[in-house]
Amino acid sequence: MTLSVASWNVNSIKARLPTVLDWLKDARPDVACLQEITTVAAAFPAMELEDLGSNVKTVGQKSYNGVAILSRLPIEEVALTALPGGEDDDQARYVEAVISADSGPVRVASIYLPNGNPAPGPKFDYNIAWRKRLHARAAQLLALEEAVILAGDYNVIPRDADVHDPAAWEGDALTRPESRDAFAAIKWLGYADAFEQVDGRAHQYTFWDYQAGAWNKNNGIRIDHLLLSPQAGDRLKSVEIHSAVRGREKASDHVPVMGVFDL
DNA sequence: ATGGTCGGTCCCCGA
Repeated sequence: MTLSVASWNVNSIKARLPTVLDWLKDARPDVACLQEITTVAAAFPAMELEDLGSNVKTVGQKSYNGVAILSRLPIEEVALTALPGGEDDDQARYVEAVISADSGPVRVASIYLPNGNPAPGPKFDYNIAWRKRLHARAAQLLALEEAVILAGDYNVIPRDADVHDPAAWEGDALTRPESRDAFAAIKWLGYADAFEQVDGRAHQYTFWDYQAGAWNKNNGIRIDHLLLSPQAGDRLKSVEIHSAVRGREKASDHVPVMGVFDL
């Protein structure tokens, strides 16, 4: 059997509901990790989404941030609703659940990393501190030797090949060495970037700004990623960026990225 | 072309 797992920063679930429903019908992901739902869990339109047979777990806050996991398969356990080590951190950016797949449990996280701009400054400091907490959690999870999929908006452009114009992003938090090094450090633990598993792919993007005709000019960046533990990476069949979604009416500025696994 | 666009609200801020 196959298991498809997608990540999508929807930029408000309320503003995006028809668009999200259209995509769910087309793409039929088994698990969808959403970010920037920008609403509290109680106001999340779970009923509409559950009509499609989904189990839903949401971690939200008013107006900002917020993450969710939708699953066609049972959610065995909600493992975490925040990253450990954030006693002063009240931002809704992390949810981790164990899904009952046909092959056994698969652990999935929906992650919305802080943007980090302007950099340097307190927002960048928060970004880097958050990346370190994620690194620590990722290391813990590797020890479980499970299929783990860390899906989300990482707010990092990993390589110059992931941006239309590297010079235009020089100095931005999304390309700063500290951000790139922190992302690479998680990979060095033993996680694979699903997209980069496929050799030779470059200049495929997951985000195009609303401003300045970025979509029409294909001025994009790749910042939404699936990081895979070895037990998940070994089972990866394909991963695709659903870029056509960006061209629809009322589009989010991000598009979904979906991996298909033999799981 | 030093602009441009969204979303959620606080008529500005975050992205």
